[in-house]
Formats: sequence, C-alpha cells, structure tokens
Amino acid sequence: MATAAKVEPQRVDRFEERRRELADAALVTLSELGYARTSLREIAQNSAFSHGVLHYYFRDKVDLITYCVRQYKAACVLRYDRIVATARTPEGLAQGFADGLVATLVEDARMHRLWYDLRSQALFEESFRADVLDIDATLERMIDRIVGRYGELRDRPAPAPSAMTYALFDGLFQQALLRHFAGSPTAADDLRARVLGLLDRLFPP
Amino acid sequence: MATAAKVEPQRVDRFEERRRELADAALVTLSELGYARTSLREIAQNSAFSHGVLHYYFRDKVDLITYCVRQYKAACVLRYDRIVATARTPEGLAQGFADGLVATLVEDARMHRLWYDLRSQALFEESFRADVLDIDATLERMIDRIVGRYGELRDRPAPAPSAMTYALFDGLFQQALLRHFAGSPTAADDLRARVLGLLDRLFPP
DNA sequence: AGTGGACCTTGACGACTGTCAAGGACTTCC
DNA sequence: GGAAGTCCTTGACAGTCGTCAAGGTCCACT
Repeated sequence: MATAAKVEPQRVDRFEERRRELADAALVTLSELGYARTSLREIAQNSAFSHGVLHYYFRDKVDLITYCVRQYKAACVLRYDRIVATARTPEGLAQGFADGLVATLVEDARMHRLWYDLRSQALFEESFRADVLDIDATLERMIDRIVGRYGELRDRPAPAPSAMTYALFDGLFQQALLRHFAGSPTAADDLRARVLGLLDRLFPP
Repeated sequence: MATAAKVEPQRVDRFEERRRELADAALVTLSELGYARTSLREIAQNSAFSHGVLHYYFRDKVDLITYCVRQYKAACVLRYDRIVATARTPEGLAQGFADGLVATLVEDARMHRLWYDLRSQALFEESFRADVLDIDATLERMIDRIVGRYGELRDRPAPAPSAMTYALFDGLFQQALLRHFAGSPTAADDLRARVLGLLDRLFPP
C-alpha cells in the first residue's frame, strides 16, 4: 500500500528514536546509582516521561537494560579507532592510546563503573551474559587493532592473543577507575605510565 | 570482679562466633545470588535461624555485608603464601602460582564473582569502599610477594610497581572467570598459559 | 524456686519494587 | 467532524524489602 510504505517506516523510526531517548535517560540513572539500586520509577523520573511509558517501549526491565547495554557499546569504541587511523609513528600511537584511556577515565568514569557493574552482574544473571560477552569481544577487538597497529609501526608481529592483551589493559584500567573514585590524585598519571610501560613490555627491544 | 572476668570474654566469644557463623551463611547466599538480589530473609533462610536474628547481631544490612567482606578476605590469601614458602626454583614457583590461580578459578569461582560484584559496588556506594580497598591492597601485597620471590629466585629486581603487577594478573583472572561462567572449556588452561606468559614478559631473558 | 538476662522467633510496619490495565490526550486519516 | 490509532499518564495490584518491637524460650545464678 502507498500509505503503509510511507507511514510504517516513519512509525518505526519514531518508535526506535523514543527507545534510544529512554535508554539514554536510563543510562544516566544507571551510571549514577548502579544496577542494584536503579528502579524503573527512578529512570522515568530522570526523563521527560512517567514510569508507565517504559513498558510501552520495553517488554520488561531486562529488555530495557539489555537495550541500554547495547547502546552503550556503540558509543564506546569510537574514540579509539580514530586514534589508530591518525597515528603515523609508534610513539604517537602509544601516546594517543594512553591519553585516550586517561581521558576516558576522567570523562566517562561514571559510565565505565556501570560497565564493570553490569559485567559483574553477567557473572550471576544469565540474561545479561550474551550482551556482555558481545561488548567484551568488541572491546577486545578494539584493543587488538591498537596493539596490532602499534606492532605494524614497529615491524613486529602480535605479541600475544588478543584476549590476553585485552585482559591486561582492562586490568590496568579497572584499577585506575577504582583509585579514581577513591579520590587518588595520581590515578590518571599512573594509568598513563602503566599503559606505556605495558606496551613496552609487550614489544621488548 | 571474678564473675565478670570469667563471663565477659565468654559472652564476647559466643557473640563473635555467631557473627562469623551468620556471615558464613550470608557469604554462601551472596555468592549464589549476587549483591543485588540477596535479601536478609534469603540469607536467614539459608542459615539455621530466622530473619530477625540478623538485626540482633548486625546493626543493619551494610554492617552485615561489610563484616562478610572482611571475613572473606581472611580466607583469600592463605593458599598462595604457602606456595611462596615452599617453592625452591623459579619454574616451580611459576607453576605453583599458575596452578593455584587455576584451582581458585575452578573451586572458588562463586566466591570470586562475589568479590568482583562487591568491588563494583564500591564504585557506587561509599560505605563499602574502605573495606574493598583494604582487601584489594591485601591481594596486591600477596601478588607482590609472589612476583618478588620469583624475581629473587631468578636474581632480578621487581619489574614494576606492585599495583601494576596486581592489576595485570587481576585482569587475566577476571577474564578467565567470565569465560568460565560462560561455559568456555579452555578458560582454565588459557589462564594458566597466560599467567606463565605474563611472568615471562615481566622478567624477559 | 524464681529471677534476670541472653538469645531467638514471630508478626507487623511503611516503603518500594516490576508490572499492567484503564483511560485520557493528541494526531492522522476518511 | 468523527473514527481509528498512537502515545502517554494514572492508579492500582501483588510482592518484596529492611527494620523493629513484642514476646517467647532457655539457661545461669542466687
């Protein structure tokens, strides 16, 4: 039908747009309170709508949070691929990578504590596990692109499986995040130094 | 008084003993359900007592969980210090360390997912932060003793700040834990290989 | 024997949760 | 202009939560 072809996609777009809008609001609340203490009413209160609307756009709470996690992923990887694309020397890439992590630590601290919270939840609730593993794999590939490119610039092969490299950098970042929230003033600088140090160790002279 | 000197310590002991007993039961439930879904009634149901008794021995829920976290710490470090004490060669220490981590991964998986859960909570709730940081420091020192001893056996100085070494091994372990719960059959073997690989990189030839 | 205190259970409270049905407001189309 | 459908609000539901007070039971001591 002529009308269906015109109306349908528009409706879907508006529907999807609202979902994204609500998920954005939910992410703000979630990153503020954490998974355990975030209620649907609290999410709605930090949005322009009332609590009932959440069940109009999402099947249930798990559906909403799963959608949020997916949305979070999309915004997560963008920063670093630009660094990879623009770097011309290994030193420049290393600096850009370390600075990027530090910037993430400072600017997106709340969002990342939510990520670690949800990843911990995935250890208990199976409903989150698939999405969490998917995001984790995306982050792993991102780290792998950076480390791989760094190796290229220094004419070296990949030093270790990507899962291992990812785990190492993730460990550094997570510790820095904890220290950051604990009020340590050196958390950011320590992170930068350790990221550069780890890169050195992965590609010894 | 003669009676006070005899009765007081006994009462304190019984009181402390019950607290430990209840904390043990709480840890079982917590490691099963995670922080977000564990209620005081559920804890009591998995113990020999009713839910009201928890407020006889603990001020409130935070007091209980804080006590649990402290108790968890004590049991946490024992395994590895024995490994350090008995190892005579660097290869033996490395093997013992890697095997110990793998054993922890398999046997104490539930307990350790609780640890990561609570550490994530500490990023949100300030009431947990002090205890979590304390446990984290204890684990860091444990890793430092292992790596330091390994360096001794190979006549090398410490390769990095203990906080960095701890973060790296913790990253490896946490990834292995996620894979373990996701059902990956190679999680344990991968962890072993990566721990040994990381030790090698920390002390390059 | 009986009294005081430690220990534990029971039941209730107000608050909060996810979920959903009923219905109003508003737009779109015939 | 009225009908249909979209979008959102409101209010209620059945549970569950942490907390606490009232009151038991049991033991030790006088």
